[in-house]
Amino acid sequence: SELEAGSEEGDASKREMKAILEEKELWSSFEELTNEMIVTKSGRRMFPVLKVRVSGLDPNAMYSILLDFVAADRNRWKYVNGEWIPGGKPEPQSPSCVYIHPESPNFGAHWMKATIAFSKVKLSNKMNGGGQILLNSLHKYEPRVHIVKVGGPQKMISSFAFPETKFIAVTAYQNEEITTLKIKHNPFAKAFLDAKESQGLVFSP
Amino acid sequence: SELEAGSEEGDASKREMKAILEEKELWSSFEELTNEMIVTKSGRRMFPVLKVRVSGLDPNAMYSILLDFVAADRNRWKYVNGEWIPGGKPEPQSPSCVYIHPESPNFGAHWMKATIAFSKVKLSNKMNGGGQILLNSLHKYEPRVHIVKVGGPQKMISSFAFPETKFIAVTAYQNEEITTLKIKHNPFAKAFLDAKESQGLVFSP
DNA sequence: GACCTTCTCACCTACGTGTTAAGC
DNA sequence: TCGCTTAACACGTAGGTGAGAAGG
Repeated sequence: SELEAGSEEGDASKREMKAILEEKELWSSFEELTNEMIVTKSGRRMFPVLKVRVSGLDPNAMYSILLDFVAADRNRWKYVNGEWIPGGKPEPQSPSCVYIHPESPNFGAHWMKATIAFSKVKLSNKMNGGGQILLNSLHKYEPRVHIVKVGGPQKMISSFAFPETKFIAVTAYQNEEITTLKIKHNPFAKAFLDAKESQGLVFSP
Repeated sequence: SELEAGSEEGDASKREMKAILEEKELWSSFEELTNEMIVTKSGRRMFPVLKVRVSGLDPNAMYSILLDFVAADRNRWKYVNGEWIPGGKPEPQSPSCVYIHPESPNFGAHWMKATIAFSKVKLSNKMNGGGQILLNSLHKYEPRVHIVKVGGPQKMISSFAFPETKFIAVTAYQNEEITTLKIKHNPFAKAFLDAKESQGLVFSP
């Protein structure tokens, strides 16, 4: 039965590896088009979902995992004739608020045992008290993850940025290829996938 | 503006106090009838939901909050002619598995800042690996909450039982007054409330 | 047969999507 | 006008109810 348990773990590991590769390809296909994320007053989830794996933590120490969004530049962007162009006048950028992963705080062992998904973070263009992250519409951002040791005297922080997950915050999609790609992969947009498929507008590579 | 903030906190506190009293009355009305909780293979949520408030913790220390179910006696119960009667032969009872509140572990400050609800615990009559709690159908249980200090050397545990939340685990409701009360207060049973109301079978006191 | 359990079902809650038209 | 934002909407996902028939 130990052997069985071992092979089950192996399968789980293979499945996770495959899922990670698929996620990476998904982000890449959005990055190629210049990714966009909707922001709304009440907050909109990200798609794709940002997922990270961590290792090297002390299994018995306590950590919180944080997410914020770094302004990639000081420009306001504009979608003109099918491409994004930076606006003329740079504007001052304040750092975004920080989103605390809802499983925080937790043991190093917990964070290391599975992929950590930020599926519930909500992006907003208005500040309204909830757990939403305030972003400036039509500005470009790069997600960044922080690992903070808590509960003890040491306040060590490690930070990691993910360039392939950069996006421009928008109140409505500008590039319709982005819209199509979102509809194709986000299960919550299935209604629109069905509509497009019946018109023959979605193909697989 | 400090005054405004103060009065907002006061309103929030009043709302919470009212909610707590309503919860207590809800549990009491089920207790009077002898409460029943459905158990299924895949696990069934409790209704009403067990909610507790805690105080006196060290705000900066780390705790996990646990829930288990103590066998109230060694009998198997039977619903005959509108009342629950204990079976003849006492049986050995093993303690139930423990449910870890999903916000665990967390700071004392976190646990004390709001009511803690066990809304997601699932009761089952089969063991199947998930986070469900295994109970024996037709046996009586009393919910019990544990506060465990974690992350440090001290392993202090405090335990609290809640006699008014005792119930008999069942695979189908026996007392139809229990069914009516569940339908009346559980939003997820709204379909059946509508049906009963259109027949004039549900009245308010 | 009597009792208990299991499964499928219709009907909800709750909320995540892009669309569309209206607003500014 | 034009560009951007908002709110209502239809249509999904995801999953929590007891009812009722079927199974053991």
